[in-house]
Amino acid sequence: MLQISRLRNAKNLVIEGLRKRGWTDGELIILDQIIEADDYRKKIQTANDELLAQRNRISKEIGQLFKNGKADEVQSAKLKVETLKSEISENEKSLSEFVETIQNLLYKVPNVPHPKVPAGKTDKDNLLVKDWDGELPNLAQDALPHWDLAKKYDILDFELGVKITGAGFPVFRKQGARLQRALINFFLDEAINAGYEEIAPPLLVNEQSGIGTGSLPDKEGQMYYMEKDDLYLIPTAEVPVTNILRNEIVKSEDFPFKFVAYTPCFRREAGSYGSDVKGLNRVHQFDKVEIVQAQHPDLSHETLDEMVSYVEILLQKLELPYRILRLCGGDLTFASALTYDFEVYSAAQKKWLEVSSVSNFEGFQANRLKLRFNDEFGSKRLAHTLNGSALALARIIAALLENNQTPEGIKIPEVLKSYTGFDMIK
RNA sequence: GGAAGAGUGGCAGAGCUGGUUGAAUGCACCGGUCUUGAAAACCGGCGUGCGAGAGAUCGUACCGGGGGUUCGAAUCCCUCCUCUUCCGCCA
Repeated sequence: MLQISRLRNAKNLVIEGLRKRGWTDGELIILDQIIEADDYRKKIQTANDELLAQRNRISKEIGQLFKNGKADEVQSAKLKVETLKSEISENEKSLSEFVETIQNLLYKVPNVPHPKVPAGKTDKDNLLVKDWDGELPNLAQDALPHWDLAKKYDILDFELGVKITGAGFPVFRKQGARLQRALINFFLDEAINAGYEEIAPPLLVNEQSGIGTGSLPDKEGQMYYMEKDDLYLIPTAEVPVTNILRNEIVKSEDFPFKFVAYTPCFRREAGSYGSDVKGLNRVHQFDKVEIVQAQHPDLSHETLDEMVSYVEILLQKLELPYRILRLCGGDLTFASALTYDFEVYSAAQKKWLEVSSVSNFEGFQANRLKLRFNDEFGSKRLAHTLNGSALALARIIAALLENNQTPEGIKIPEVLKSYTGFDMIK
């Protein structure tokens, strides 16, 4: 959530940033509405605090009068308060109205993109910061996409998922299930070795947590919702894990907080059909290992770079061809200030698949979470939060299956063999 | 799901027959005195949000969340949530 103080102090920069997201003059009006509403709010509060002070003073006097046995003077004092009270309650009513209005306006403003973010509307405008400089896998003419490989080796069953649940809930079987579990363990072990604390969080979260990371109130549609219990299925471990630090004032010497969590992720994914969503490319439930950090604002962009290279090494270890993109303003998610996407080449589909997204949210989530720290001058500042997938399993599996297919079977990358217990899917 | 009890500052723990109680006391923490240094002892400081002010500082709100009664509520009432114990059910 945008800080009003930032809007007041650096409005031009905020506008400049939002323009990168393609915001028009008409949309930018909201910024003035926020400032205006906030001005009113301040005015009312100043006036109301004065009235409250009067009320408190008189009430104290009444207490004294009783003590001194001057009960006869009490009545006139009570009358004075009576007139104050109606004024106060009216002020408080409009005060809470303004607070709510401001809140709702602020919820509509996405994070201000970092200066490094290129302007642009769609994924075509994303900046390729690192291209794959090696060979792309050169598969045989009859190479199969992963959904056909899944059938051939009986490791992944989409139709069965339809029977049990519905479309988009694949069932992994046999070596497919083992591969899945191997990847999870591999990713977790790597993260732990890199100093991340492993978390096993709840998969259902309350509304407050959803708001904390910016998943609510805007994107209810993306999440599965349990109406009876007022809980949401997590779309990513980011939500429960980042909320560990909600409402905390941390010590700056405790930075960085580094968490890793494996969880299934649930996405309702309203939207497109066709080849983009075929197979494992887009599903309602998939597994992901997520890394989350909270960091001092001065260091968060170094941390982002460090997380990017961490993910890069994972892909190298898996021997997958990848490239790195810096997302343009239009492709940036609501809460992010700067995002790098990793794409892995899927040889049989002949397309790049997004397998990881690493973002710095700067103070945007922290402002919603109320995650602060005491700086060296003793004043409170917002921490910065970051996260990244390391990695999303479904698409990694798709790429592994396709890229490593041979006439003899599907080869398992060296680093995974000790986890899978086999070196070939056949 | 049923019954009883409880939720107070970083922690522990008073207050809860309504009126200098934002809240005693202890611990922890920070600064100081003492000490070669440390410990102990002693002195002082030590919550968060919002508003006003150049600032010192002042005002206001917050004692699980929300609402109510009252001139005035941590203290009384309603409601929701959470925790503990007992019972039931269950991986």
